Amino acid sequence: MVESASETIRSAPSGQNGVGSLSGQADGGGGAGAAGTATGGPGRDSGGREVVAGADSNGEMSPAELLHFQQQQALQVARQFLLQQASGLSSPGNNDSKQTASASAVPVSVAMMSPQMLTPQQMQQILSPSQLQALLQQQQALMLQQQQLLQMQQLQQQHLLSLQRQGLVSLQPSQASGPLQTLPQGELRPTVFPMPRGPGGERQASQTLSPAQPASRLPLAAVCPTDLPQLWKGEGAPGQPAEDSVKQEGLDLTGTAATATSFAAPPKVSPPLSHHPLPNGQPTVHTARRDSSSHEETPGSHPLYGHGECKWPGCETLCEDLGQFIKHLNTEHALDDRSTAQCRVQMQVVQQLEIQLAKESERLQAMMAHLHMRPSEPKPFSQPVTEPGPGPCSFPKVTVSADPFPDGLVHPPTSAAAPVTPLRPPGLGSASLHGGGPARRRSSDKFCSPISSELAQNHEFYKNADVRPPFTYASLIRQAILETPDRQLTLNEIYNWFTRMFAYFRRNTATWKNAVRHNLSLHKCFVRVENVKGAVWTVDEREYQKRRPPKMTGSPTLVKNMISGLSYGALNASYQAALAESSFPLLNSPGMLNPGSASSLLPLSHEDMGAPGEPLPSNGSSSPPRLSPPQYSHQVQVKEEPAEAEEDRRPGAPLGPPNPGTVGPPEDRELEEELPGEELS
DNA sequence: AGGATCATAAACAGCA
DNA sequence: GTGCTGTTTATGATCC
Repeated sequence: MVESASETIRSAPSGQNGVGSLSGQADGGGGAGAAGTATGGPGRDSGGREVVAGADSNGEMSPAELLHFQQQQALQVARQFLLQQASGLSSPGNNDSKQTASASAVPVSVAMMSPQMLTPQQMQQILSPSQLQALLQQQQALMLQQQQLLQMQQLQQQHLLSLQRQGLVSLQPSQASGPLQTLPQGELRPTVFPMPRGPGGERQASQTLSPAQPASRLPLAAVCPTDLPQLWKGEGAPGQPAEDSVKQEGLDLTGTAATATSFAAPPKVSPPLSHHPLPNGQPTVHTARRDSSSHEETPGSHPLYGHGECKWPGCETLCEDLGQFIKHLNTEHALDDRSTAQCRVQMQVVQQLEIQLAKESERLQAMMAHLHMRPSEPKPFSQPVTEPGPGPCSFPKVTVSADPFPDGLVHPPTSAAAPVTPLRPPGLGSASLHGGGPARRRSSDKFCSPISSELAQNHEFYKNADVRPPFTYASLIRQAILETPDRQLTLNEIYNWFTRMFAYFRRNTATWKNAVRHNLSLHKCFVRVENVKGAVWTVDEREYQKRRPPKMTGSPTLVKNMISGLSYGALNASYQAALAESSFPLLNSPGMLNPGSASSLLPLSHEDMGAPGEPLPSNGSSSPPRLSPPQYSHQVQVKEEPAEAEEDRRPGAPLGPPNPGTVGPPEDRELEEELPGEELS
C-alpha cells in the first residue's frame, strides 16, 4: 500500500495519470479562440470593496491618530486570528467572505497552511481530539510566529507610508490603509528617501530600491500568494480599480499594496533588475527560471500580454493588439522608479514564495513521512517548471505560459508550488495539468467533494489562469448549482458561473457549453425543474453521490488515488477528503447515502466553497435570489420530496410529467430505492 | 480485453 | 430564420 502510494506520488510530477488529467482536450480545432462569450470577464460581479473603512481617512488622520488606529486594527486582527486559530475551528461564521478577507489579510502564511482549508466542522469530525489539539498548538505557534513577522512587516510598511506621504509611491490612500498596514507604526518614520515622484525617476528608483531596508528580510509571512495581487495594486495601473477589485473578490487585501512597496528594498537583489530589465520589463531574477521554460512562448506573443490585456502586475490595461501593448508597455512600464520598484517587489514575492514553498514542502514531507507515505520527491519545488512542456502532460490550453497569473492578480491561493510551477493548478498537483485528451479522473470525482474546497482554495487561480479545471463537467455543474442559495440555476446561469469562475471557460464556448448541456441531460443527478423563471437545473445529490463512491472504501487504490492528487496544494482538499473517507466510510457506501447522510455531507462541501471568502452565493451569476422552491433549498430535499420535485423533473424522466416521455423505462432516477449504484443510464 | 466514465461533436426537436 | 435549450447518439480516450 505504502509503496503503491509513493509510486503514484513519484510519478505524478511526470504527469501521467492520476487524478486529474487536464484534458488538454485539444478540443479539436480549438476553434475556439474566438469564443467570445467571455461572459463578463474575470469577474464581472462585485465591485471593489474597501476592506478597511478608515482607509480614506488615512490621509486626514493625524499621525498619532493614525498610529493608534493602526495599532488597534493590528491588535484586532491579531486577536481575531488568534481566536480563529484557537477556537475558530468551530466558528463556521468564519467562512464568511468578509471575515476571510480581514483574516487572510494578515496571517497570510498561516492562511496558506492546510487546516484552514477544512471547515471547522470537518476538522472536528475528521480529527481526533488529540489531533485537534496538536493542530491547535501548531497553529498557535505559527500564529505567534506570524505575529512577529507581522511586526517586522509593519516596520517596513512604515516606510511605505512615509513614502506615500511624500508622494514617492503612488499608492492611493485607500490602498495604503489596508489591514496590513494597520500595525503599530513604530517610530519608523523612516529614514526615508525623499524621492519626489515624477520625472527623473531613475535616481529615485535607485533610492527607493536599494537603500538598506531596515528589517530588510521580509518575513515570509509578509507575502503569500494570496497577497500578491494586492501587492501590485498599489503600484499598478491606476486605471483599473474596478477591475482590480473584481479580481480580488474574496480576498480584499487591498491594503497589502503598501507592503509591496514597503519591502521594495530587499537587501541586495536589485542590480539585475534596474539594469537588466528584460526587454519587456519582465522581472528577472527568479522569474528567469520560469522564463527559460515558459517564456519560450510563441514569437508573436509577449509574456506580459495576454487576453488582450497587459499582464504587468497590477496593470490590466486593455490592448487590442501586441503592437498597442508594446506601446503601452513602453510608455506605462518604462524603466522608471515605479517599474523598477515593481520588479523588485516581484522579486521579493518570488523569493518569499520560494521560501514559503520550501517550508511547506518540508512540512508536507514530514506529514507524509508521518503518514508513512514516502515523499514523492525531496524537493518538489526545486523542480524546474517544465510545465506543460513536452511531457505527456502538455496542456495545450494553458495559455498562462510564462505567467501563471495573467493579470498579475491571479495567484494560486494555496499551493506553494505555484511560484515555481506556475502552470500547475495549485491544488491539483501535476495531475491536473496533464493535458492531452479528455480529462479523466478529475479530482472531484475521486473524492467526496473536494471540488468545493479545491475550488475555494484555488478560485482565484482558475478564475484568472487559463487552465482547465481538473473537474468533470458534472462536478462543476453541480458545484455551480450548489453554490446558489436555492440550489438551482438556469442553463444560462450555469454558463455564467463557468465563465466567471474559470478563465478557461471563457473560450471555446461552443464546445463546453455543449458539454454542459450534454452533461445536464445525460446525468440523472441533474434535474430540470420548471420554475416561474423558466427551467432551472437542480442537483439530485443522491444521484450524484451514487455514482461516485464506486468502491473506494478504504481500498488501497483510494489512498493511492488521493495521494496522487496530493501535490501539496491539493493536500488540503484531498487530505480532508481522505480523512473524511476514513472517518466516514459510510460516505463511500452508496447504501449509506440516504437523504439523511447525504444532507449531512453536502453542507460541508458547500460551506467549504463559500468559506474562502468568495461571494459565491451572491455571485451565482446573477444572484437574484430565486424563488426558491422549498424543496430545493437543501440539496437533499431534492430527493426527499421526490413527490414534488421529481414530478417536474426532466422531461424525459419516466415520471416527469412535463414531458411524458414515452413510457419511460424504469430509469431508477426516480426509483430512489436502494439500488445504489447501478444505474448510470 | 472489456466495461465504465468522461469529453467532444453533432444531429435534431421544441420554443421564443 | 435564428438562437437557445434540451435530448440523444456516436466516437475516442483513459482508467481500472
